[in-house]
Amino acid sequence: MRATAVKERVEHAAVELFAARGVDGVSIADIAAAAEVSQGALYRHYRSKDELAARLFAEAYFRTGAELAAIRAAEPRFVPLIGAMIGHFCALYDRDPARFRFMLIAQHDLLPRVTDPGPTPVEVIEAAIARAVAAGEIAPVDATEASAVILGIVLQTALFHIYGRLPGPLSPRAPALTQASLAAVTALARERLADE
Amino acid sequence: MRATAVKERVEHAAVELFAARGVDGVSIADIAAAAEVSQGALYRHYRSKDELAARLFAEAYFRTGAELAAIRAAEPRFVPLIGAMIGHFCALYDRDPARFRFMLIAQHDLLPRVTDPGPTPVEVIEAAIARAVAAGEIAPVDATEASAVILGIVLQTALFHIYGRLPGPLSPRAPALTQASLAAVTALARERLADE
Amino acid sequence: MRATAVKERVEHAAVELFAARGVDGVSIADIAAAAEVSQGALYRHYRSKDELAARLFAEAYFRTGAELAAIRAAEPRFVPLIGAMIGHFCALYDRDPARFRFMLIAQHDLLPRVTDPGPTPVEVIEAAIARAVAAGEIAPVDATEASAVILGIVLQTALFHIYGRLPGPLSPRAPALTQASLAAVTALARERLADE
Amino acid sequence: MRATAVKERVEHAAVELFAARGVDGVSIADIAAAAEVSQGALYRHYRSKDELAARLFAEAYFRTGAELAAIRAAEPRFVPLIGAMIGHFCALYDRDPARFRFMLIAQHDLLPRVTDPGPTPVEVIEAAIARAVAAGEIAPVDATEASAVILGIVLQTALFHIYGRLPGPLSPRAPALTQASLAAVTALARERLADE
DNA sequence: AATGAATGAGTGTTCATTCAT
DNA sequence: GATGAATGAACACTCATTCAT
Repeated sequence: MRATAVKERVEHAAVELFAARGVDGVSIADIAAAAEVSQGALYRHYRSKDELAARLFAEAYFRTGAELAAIRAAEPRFVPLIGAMIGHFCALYDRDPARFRFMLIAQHDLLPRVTDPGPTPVEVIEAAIARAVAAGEIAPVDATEASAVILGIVLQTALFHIYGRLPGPLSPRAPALTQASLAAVTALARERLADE
Repeated sequence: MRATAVKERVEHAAVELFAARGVDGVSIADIAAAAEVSQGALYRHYRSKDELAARLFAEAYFRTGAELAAIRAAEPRFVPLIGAMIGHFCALYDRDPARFRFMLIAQHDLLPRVTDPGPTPVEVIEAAIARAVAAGEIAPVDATEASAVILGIVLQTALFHIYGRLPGPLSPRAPALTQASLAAVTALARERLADE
Repeated sequence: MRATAVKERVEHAAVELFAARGVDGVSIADIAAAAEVSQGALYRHYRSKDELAARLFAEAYFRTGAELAAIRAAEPRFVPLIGAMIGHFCALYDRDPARFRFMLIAQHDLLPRVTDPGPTPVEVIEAAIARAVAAGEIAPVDATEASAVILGIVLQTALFHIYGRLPGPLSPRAPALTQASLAAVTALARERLADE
Repeated sequence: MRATAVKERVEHAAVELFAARGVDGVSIADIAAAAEVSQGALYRHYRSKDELAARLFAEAYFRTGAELAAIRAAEPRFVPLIGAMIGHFCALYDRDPARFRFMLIAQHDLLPRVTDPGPTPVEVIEAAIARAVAAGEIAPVDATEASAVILGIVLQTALFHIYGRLPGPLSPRAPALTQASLAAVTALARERLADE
């Protein structure tokens, strides 16, 4: 079996299983069986189970960061940029819910252990907000605070989907989530002015 | 050693450890050592590690649900109610960040396995929104969608604190989070009207 | 609670449980619960679980030996003696099947660990046969061989009852078992002569 | 180490240890050490200690049943059939006393938990007696009663050997045990007639 | 004398990792 | 390079025994 075939099968199986049962709930034997690969073959591609999980997480996480960075490079205006980013999150979720769920539940364990080959989704959003403030496009807000608010709106909605509280695909909800995010950021700015 | 002393010590140690390393990342030996109690003594109070984790989670989660329900019972108007709830979340976080983090990271595993002795935080918020809509206090929104948005704003901000992205206590941020939440919900309603 | 009451309750409960699940299948907690006695109280009467089991076994075993010895003392003639002994076994079984089963299944573990305060059932039967041979009452047989045959006939029949293969009480079967035993011993003697 | 080597070593060690100390008296660590195999390797071949014990018991027990069935198929006449069966038991005992003792002491625990892939020794003997009665070869007896008597004579003699009460190999005693068994069965029949 | 909570050694079992084939 | 059996260090859990009250 070709090496790429092994890696592909393993990664697909591992993401599905990790998303469904958590990293600790899945054994190497489970992954090997689901990928129809021997346990030993796994260790030719990954030094350990930890490395497998960390690499899958980092790949998904930083790929998302890179995609958001590309969107940002293509769209200088803040409002359509946020819309495009949120639309991208929703499309990601609809296309591969397992990968999305894996990112959401694995971040607590894996985020601190991953080295940085590029901007994270959080950093891209934060930078976009900071630039919009600097450019006078939006009223002054703390970029970190604002990115927490936007991410929270999008990710908690995704979690509600995962838990079956919200039906249907996520993409049709993207415009509403965008409006909510923009309004929330504006409110943060208003509150900040009131404080001063 | 008195029984209450054992339970107290174990619960405190377990919440700290679970919050720091996840339920699966903590062994019974770890908990017993941190609580300065023998491993066997644990089993006089909890039938299994799973039951320990589930009981701690359920206690924290449904206590929070009950507290939010009490707040709702005391405050009929929607805007101050949301403010009080968000203020409560922030105070909880500031008072016991480990317990808060434990709830956030353990919910994926434990929420499906816990039986319901009362309303969950999600249900209380959802019901409050539904009533505000029914009473004409706020423009019509999907209560589930709106509760996802509010919870997302609050919980992601808490996560940013946990990961060190935001400094200081959370409580001073409560007014801003409240304004952001109300604005976001209003935007959801506006978007809904536009759709029709 | 009086000491004798504790001992009585514990011994009764222990024999029942040991008979049903084996010595290793029963915990001190099980016995204490069934006897409605605290675990600690048990240790005032028995130094260990092993000692409890060994003492219960020895008591039942040597009491049976003593009863058989009494029967033997009262009945000098061999044929009615064997009949009385087998009748006694059957009556014991019918009166207290748990005690009988306990003796049968515990002997493998406990017999080697018990010191001798009197004749065992095996020894009494063996001695009765030896005397009958010496007195010319029956043809010469090896007393050990013959006692194995008699005990086997009686005890395997009891085991078949325990396993549900034979119905009803054992006592009505005593005459048949007696005839079978006598015939078997006679056959042993005949075979022995043929060998010489 | 080859898989067959592991299974062979484990089974041999386990039977020896179970025979000597009972299933509950032997730990997985004991077996692994005696077999010079790691504890984990055991679990590739047996799902649990229980399954190991049950499989070893079932194998020995039903193999004996099958061997007795083969003897019965080869010998239609009752008297030589019983002789051959008892000879077979004695030969089994002499060849592998540990396996024999294991069967005797483990049956109380394991017999009820084993599914039936063939006739048990008890069933074969019982059927042989029933056929002999039906064919008029022997006087009418209850086949179950009679099989208890025959088995008791043989197995109790084996137990006396195990406990050191009878010396030497068992096989030379087979003719005497056969005569005793036949005489005992005949006596049962006689007693039965007398009852009617 | 009695209680029952605490102890801690020991149990069966799992599983990431290694390695002979 | 691939395999899958073997390893051995955990792990959750049990239970005979002790001991403060």
